[in-house]
Amino acid sequence: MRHGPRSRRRSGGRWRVFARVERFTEPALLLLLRERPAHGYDLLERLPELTGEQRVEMGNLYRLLRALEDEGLVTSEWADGKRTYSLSEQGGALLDQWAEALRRSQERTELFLNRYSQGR
Amino acid sequence: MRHGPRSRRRSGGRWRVFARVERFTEPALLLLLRERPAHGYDLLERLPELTGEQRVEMGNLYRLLRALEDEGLVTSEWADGKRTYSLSEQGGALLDQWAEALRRSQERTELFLNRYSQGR
DNA sequence: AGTTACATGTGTGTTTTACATATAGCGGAC
DNA sequence: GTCCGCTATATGTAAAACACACATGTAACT
Repeated sequence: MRHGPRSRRRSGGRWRVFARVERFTEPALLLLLRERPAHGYDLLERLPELTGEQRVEMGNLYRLLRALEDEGLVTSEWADGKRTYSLSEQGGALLDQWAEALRRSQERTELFLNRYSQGR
Repeated sequence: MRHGPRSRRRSGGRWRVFARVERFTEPALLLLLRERPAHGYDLLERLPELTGEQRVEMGNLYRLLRALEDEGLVTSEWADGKRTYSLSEQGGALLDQWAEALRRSQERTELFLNRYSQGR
């Protein structure tokens, strides 16, 4: 069966230009968890506030959560039929790194946009 | 043979956090070509100014250039053992879309960073 | 009993990026 | 005159990131 980012397609046949930051779900997740512990479905609903996307792929979200836990960046506890995640100290440190990287990304993008505006 | 983003690895074993914009090489390329026509190797040397990376993968760059040409976003002419690319009208329109998308990306990232700073 | 919402996952295809390598001309070092 | 580095353009392919389909179970509501 053929798959593809159908939802990102535009009329012209090319992809919709979204200018997404690579792996942005990860820092978004870490930030939400720093604000308060939460379970997967909860995060699924709150992530779009940060990502700007209509919805986040739940499959990838749960996989990401378990990967983060494997790396010791979040911890989890099972209770009442749901798994509640919390940010670990290491996870907080990674979030700090993400914030710094995103600041540098802002600078690069600003440079780009300034250079773009000059030629208009 | 095992591969991976070795150059992006950090000491801890995790990836280096770079917060790169997806497919950013494309708009960077289009912007450089709007400023003046150029050939692949020239672009290869000038791209890091915009991308912030030390080097751009030349293999993917040449593939991208031909893909853009196939889509009518750039045109090219062969002369003196090198192929010189120019931005087409459609390519300029795509660049405009990228600029708009990058502005929205800036807003999302700013939102993220503000929310991040509040909890510090 | 059937539908919807909550909640957590697996399987797998597609796209993008990273890395290795091939080819060829050209100019200087030796 | 050939070895080396630089310019210049590519192909092949592995790994990572992302999108989509689907499975499973509880609880609520109608």
